[in-house]
Amino acid sequence: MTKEETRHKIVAAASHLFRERGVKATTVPDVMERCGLTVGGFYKHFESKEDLFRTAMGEALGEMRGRFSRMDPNLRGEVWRRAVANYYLTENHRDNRGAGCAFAALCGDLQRADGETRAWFQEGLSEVIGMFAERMEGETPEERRTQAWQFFASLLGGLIMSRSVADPRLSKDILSAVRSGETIAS
Amino acid sequence: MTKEETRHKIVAAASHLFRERGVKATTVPDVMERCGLTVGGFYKHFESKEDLFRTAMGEALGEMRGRFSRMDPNLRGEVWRRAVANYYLTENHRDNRGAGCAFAALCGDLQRADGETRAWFQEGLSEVIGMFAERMEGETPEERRTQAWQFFASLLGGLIMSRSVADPRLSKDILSAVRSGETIAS
DNA sequence: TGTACATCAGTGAACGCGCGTTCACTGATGTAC
DNA sequence: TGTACATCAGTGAACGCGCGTTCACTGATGTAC
Repeated sequence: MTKEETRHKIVAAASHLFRERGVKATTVPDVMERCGLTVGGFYKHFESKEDLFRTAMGEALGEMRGRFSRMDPNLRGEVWRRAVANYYLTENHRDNRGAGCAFAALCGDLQRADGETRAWFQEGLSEVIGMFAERMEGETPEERRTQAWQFFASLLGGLIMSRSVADPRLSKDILSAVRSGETIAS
Repeated sequence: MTKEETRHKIVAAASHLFRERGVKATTVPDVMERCGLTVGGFYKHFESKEDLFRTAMGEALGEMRGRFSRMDPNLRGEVWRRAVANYYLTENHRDNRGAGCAFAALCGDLQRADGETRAWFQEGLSEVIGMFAERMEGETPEERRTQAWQFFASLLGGLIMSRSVADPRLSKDILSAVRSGETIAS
């Protein structure tokens, strides 16, 4: 196993664990153990836990952009929104935080991150919103961008709420409710 | 200062700090120092940090319910939604996490909380949604409840996003965009 | 083809630190007589 | 009205623990000759 392969394995494990457990609850020993490595070697690859966090989140955001960009380019407006909502607001996504949307999983940490980290995330978020805006039906670019923010706000809020309640039936109802709101023509 | 007054001061400080910094980053010494007390006395009032967290969040949720219940009972539908959105999606609320919505501030911790804590929060959230549903215009109670979930999902997602970007101008645009989405007739 | 040496990814014990919690104590307040 | 005592909210030092990070090391690999 080359150094680069090891590094990639660490990033993949960290990307999953940060989303699953949050930043503070994910420890460097956790990440290394998950890779079958010992903790000391970590600093041959990264300067600090913060460095790893940014690298891992870059990876997670890339995955997300990739998933959206591979969608049928002919889908537009309500049809496209329904397709996205049916993928985003699901029990599967709700139950797999570690492999899911980085914004939803890390919303607590992002709100409190320093300016540099928030700038980094802002870039990723803006790219996603840009992709969303292209699918909207508003007449002007500004209008389409506004619609994109509205759409993503609903998705994010809906997923987060569905993850925060205890009753699985209520959780499912939340997902359905927000999904149905996104399939009505705007 | 009676014991009860001291206890209340601790709860108020904790309620603020938990929302401001998150659960993990708020320490028991922090909370006690903010009250002008030393750490040892904490356990005369609470069994554990977890005990304090639940008590403090009960307080925060009560404040939130109180704020919504004091709104003009004649406001309905779009007019009511505009009033709520104009209070919730503001720069002031964005910048005062410690005094603001507990769901938005603790969304990271809540997603990962144990069943007991999530059940506790679910109760508070359901009460808020019940209050929201009463103001909606749908014909059936189910429809109004669905609209309430959709509305709160937008508010929550919008506020969280506005707090997670680095550029203040973009942040303001997000708030405006989501606010404008909630003032169109549903 | 062999031997000596340099490199460096990964090891594992150790560090300093701050956390949640415990505990022997202090000193103000209230009650008994 | 005064004195002796009990109570208990709050003190502050200490604990065990797990964290992020450091560091002397090891041993596989590649190169020089």
